[in-house]
Amino acid sequence: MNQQSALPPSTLADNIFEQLRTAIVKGELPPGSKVNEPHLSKQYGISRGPLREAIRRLEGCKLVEITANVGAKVISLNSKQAIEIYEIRESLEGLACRLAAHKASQQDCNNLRELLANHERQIQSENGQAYYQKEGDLDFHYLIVQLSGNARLFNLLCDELYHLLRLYRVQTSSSPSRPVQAFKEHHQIVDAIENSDGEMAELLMRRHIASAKATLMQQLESEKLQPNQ
Amino acid sequence: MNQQSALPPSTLADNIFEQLRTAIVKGELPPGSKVNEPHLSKQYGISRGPLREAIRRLEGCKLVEITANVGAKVISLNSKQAIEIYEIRESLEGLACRLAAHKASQQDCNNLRELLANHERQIQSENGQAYYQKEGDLDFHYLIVQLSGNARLFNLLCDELYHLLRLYRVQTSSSPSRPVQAFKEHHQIVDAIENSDGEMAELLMRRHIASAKATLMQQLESEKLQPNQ
DNA sequence: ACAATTTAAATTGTCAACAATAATGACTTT
DNA sequence: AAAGTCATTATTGTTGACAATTTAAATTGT
Repeated sequence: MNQQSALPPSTLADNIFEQLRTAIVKGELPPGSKVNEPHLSKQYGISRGPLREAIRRLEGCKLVEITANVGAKVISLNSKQAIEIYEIRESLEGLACRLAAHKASQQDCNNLRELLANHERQIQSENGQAYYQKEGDLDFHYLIVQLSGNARLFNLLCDELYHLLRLYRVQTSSSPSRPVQAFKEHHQIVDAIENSDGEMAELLMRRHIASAKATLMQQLESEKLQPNQ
Repeated sequence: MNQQSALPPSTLADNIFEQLRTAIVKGELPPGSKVNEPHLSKQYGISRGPLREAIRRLEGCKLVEITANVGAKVISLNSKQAIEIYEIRESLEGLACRLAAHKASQQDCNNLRELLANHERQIQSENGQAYYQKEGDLDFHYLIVQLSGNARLFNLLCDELYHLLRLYRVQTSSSPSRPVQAFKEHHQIVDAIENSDGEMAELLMRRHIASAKATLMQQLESEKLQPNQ
């Protein structure tokens, strides 16, 4: 699937890093499970050297926790940590929206609209709804962060925090709820960006994510009553 | 200096990581310079294995950039990247202030006041002024992030962004200016926190950092006229 | 003398073996 | 039978050697 276009030369450590990352995010390496070096090195057919380098990169992404002389464990987010991430997201995506509002061209806004239209069509088919809930929402946020023009912000959100969110969703098998409401909010956000109203765009995005956080916290409260772990 | 209190068992890779990080932040490994594995492994008396793991962790902190088959280079922040970092800081420290205002006890506020008082005394002695400009400012921000209670936010700011800022200061040999004004702003921020006024605390902190960013951008503009690189 | 090509050196990527530490299980003791 | 102790096993930490690639230098040709 990604073998054709001239990618830069990659090392074994780079490949194994990405494979492990997707394996973790997809839940194939379950949260809390141990990262066994001999086992993985046999499974992927490489030696432990590049594998250990990959694990150290995963540690940098906060996807595993390493204890000296014990090894790496896939992180398992508790509710407190999930809320912490949402707080950071709220702040950073607000920033992204403000910047995007200042920089986005008309073409950029059209692309955002088109993305939302695609999502809407997918929602109307019942299969699509699951898709939208899973990935489509992140697509929208992804694109806005890109429009912000802040490369480090993009890296922070898209290369680190979003992976953690995906992991948490797999971990709790919770699909982001309230898709219809979220859809309205997305359109309002694009309105603000189209008007170059940075403050409004920031405000709306922060509210948008704060709502998602509130929904999450409600779920957590209800799960406390009937725990399943 | 750090040999006594029961620290957790550390590996060579951990040690070399911290040594390299401080070497980079202090400028001993200059920005843009190559990270030569054979050279460093001889210098620190270890083999290349743990050294490479440490370098991969430095990559995670964004302190070096690795190119496959070429090696690692100490990052060199250009003005655009510095501004990007200030934008993120503005957003995240605003969040930290808001959270801190909600959680800080009276004792916490007293500690903040004491910290500021210490800084004030140090400013009044001429040697201290240089110190305050260099590190004292970060101390204040450091403590507030701690008070926020958001561990991931702390990690993000204190373990990653602040190191990059130190590096940039060394790189441009620019001391943070306007210490007197900054001092007033610090007190206003503590006032807001003491009043549990999260919105105000966030607003003031964002302004505070936005001012620092503006000063930085002015310096950059003036340096464009008489470049020294 | 300059440019291109070839050769040599240095550096990075990878591997397999050894040492040190932690985890497991068997054994003794009460 | 339960708890503690000791030996065994497995895993992590570290090292040095080899292969692959890049960089630097030297050679050749015009």
